[in-house]
Amino acid sequence: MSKRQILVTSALPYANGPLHLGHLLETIQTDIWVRFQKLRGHDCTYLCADDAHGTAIMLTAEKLGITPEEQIKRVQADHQRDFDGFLINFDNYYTTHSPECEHYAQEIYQRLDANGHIEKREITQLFDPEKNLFLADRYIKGACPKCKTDDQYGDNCEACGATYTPADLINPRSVISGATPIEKASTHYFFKLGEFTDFLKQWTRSDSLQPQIANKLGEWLEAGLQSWDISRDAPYFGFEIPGAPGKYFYVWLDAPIGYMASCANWCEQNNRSFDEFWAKDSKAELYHFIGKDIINFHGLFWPAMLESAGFRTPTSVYVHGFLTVNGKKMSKSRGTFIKAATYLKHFQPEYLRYYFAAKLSGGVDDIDLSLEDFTQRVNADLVGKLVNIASRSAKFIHKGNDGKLSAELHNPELWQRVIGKSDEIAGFFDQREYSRAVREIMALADAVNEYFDAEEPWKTAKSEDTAPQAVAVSSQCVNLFRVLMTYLKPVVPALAEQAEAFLNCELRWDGEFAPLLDHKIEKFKAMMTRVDSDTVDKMLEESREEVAAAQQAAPKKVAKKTGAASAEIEFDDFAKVDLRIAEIANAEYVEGADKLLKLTLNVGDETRQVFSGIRGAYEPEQLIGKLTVLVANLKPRKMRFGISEGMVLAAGPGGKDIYLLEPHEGAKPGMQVK
RNA sequence: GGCAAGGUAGCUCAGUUGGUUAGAGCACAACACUCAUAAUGUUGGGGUCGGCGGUUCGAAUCCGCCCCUUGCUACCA
Repeated sequence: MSKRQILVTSALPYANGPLHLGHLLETIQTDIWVRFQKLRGHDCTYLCADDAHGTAIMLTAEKLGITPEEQIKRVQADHQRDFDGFLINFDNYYTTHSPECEHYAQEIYQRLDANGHIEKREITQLFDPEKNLFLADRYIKGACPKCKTDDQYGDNCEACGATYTPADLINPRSVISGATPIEKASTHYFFKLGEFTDFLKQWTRSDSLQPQIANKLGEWLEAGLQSWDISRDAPYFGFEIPGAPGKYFYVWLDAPIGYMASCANWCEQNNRSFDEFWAKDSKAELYHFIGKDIINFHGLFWPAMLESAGFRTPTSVYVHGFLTVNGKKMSKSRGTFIKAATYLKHFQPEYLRYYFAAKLSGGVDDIDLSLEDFTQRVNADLVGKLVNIASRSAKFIHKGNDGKLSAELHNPELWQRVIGKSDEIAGFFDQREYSRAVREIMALADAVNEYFDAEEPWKTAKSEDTAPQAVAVSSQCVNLFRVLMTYLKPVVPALAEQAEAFLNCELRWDGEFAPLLDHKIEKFKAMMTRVDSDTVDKMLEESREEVAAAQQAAPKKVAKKTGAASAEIEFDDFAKVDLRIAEIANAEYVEGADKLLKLTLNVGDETRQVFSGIRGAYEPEQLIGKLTVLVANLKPRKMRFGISEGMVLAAGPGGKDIYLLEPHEGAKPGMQVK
């Protein structure tokens, strides 16, 4: 077996939130593959990093009142803790907010530019005049131009499915500040992807891409490639573009460069050569494990950038599907949006590693985590079948032969059958057909249990003359257990470690298997406990609670809660609210509404119409002529009965207990309240 | 709407280039065993292989239409 030199990456998690089980599907898939390659004796290096730039991170930091640097540091610490918890064995976990990443981002950009692959163009975008920030589609909300449903994002309507540009929205507003966006022009930098069409057509067909992915990329290539906008205007958390003050690299430009940065950083620490991996003529293999949502970045932009900049391109991009839980998209309200940390509070990592392995193939199909199946599968396969082999054999060896395995194999045919599967199973792991590998391994475990059952060592152990037979059969089973655990070692490394302690022997898979003969083993200790379905319920319950808690922490909800201490605000925040004294010029019932009164308010030099939900507490006649307080700059709200232009202030829980605010004598309509 | 991937036993999934009565594991039932973390073994029930039509001596498998799920993509009256 010739030694391969392999570089492997998982997609970089975004440094803006905690990891959930969807992230783990990918890192577990990758980690199993890397552990397998290492176990087979190859020179395999596993790199990852946090993706640490972009508007979202900047805004989160601002909201938390910390610097973006502090924010990404916190998140990265959490990410690394969670990955460790799942036994993800990175050779290096770095960050895109690093000198290495800046260096390569600039170098690649400069080479693209020198090659004539960068163009500048003025584009017009919506701009938040209060925050001085250009707004991506998801930061703009407004009413759908087609069906008028309010509160829709800038690209499409959830209610009627219409698509449009943010400029088409009715009453558009910035999600960040609430301000009405204006159109503003700015020069952007583009990567001329279209010039790589022929190169990409070749690249996508010439290598080992999954056929579904090659087809998908082919579709895009046929449709024609647009230039890719790689710049963002200040303020932006990222790297400034050389020679372009105030312009920053779009986060997706430096994200894949983070793979290189992590590699450079690792090479530096381990005295390895960066060029060996990334130079145009590199002999090393390079694989990116990614989800199907980011195929375009890894299958088009990234290889084209590398090609232009004179680096090697990936050997392949391995794409997996999404994770669903109990057959549906992960849902916060169902509690199936399970964070990595939440899982780890209840379960050991290897249950999930095994379950994912049992379901993963080399394809791009979605994987379902069916929690009932998860419980049964793990208990039946790992505990009931595999570990049980050691558990039921060990006693006879200690009782009958002082813990020493017999001097020869009792059933060489069965031994041959099990070790004879080595290449096939290894092939499945290499092809990322983990489910096939697991199926084979468990079929062999079944065969071992059948053998043990047929030989009935618990009976032969009882009489003097047949006692050696019990030892021989048990020794055979322990030897087979060892081979099976070796096959499964990439999937369940900690369990394999316990098996190694029990067997007094390292589990290796880099050569031929030889049986352990006349070999002392340790007393058997329970290696793995069963999954308890009550614990599954607890985990779901906790996930639901976490979501509920997070929602309460959101400012909107806190403000609604009576009695609860609201988050502190600055004076400026308060000053945004324009409160005015208003005279209730008229009040009347609203036809068809049983809670509303329609108020006509005199606010000095103007008149406002406000719908207020106070009918349960007031008759219209009681109110006419009274003074109260109006929120004058509240965004007008379209209601079934007309437009409500503001709100009046009242206290109380509702129903009959509503108490309208009334100023002391002397206040005049239109006066500002401050 | 277009494109792609799916739809096989209660659950999770295999089914190679069409070829005998469609498979596995789990779950379920009966029996056996009692060494083992109530683990294991044997036997059994359970499927018009999304629907309809076609090609063929023969279709889960090939073709057409339709339905459902997921993803990507585009909106014109």
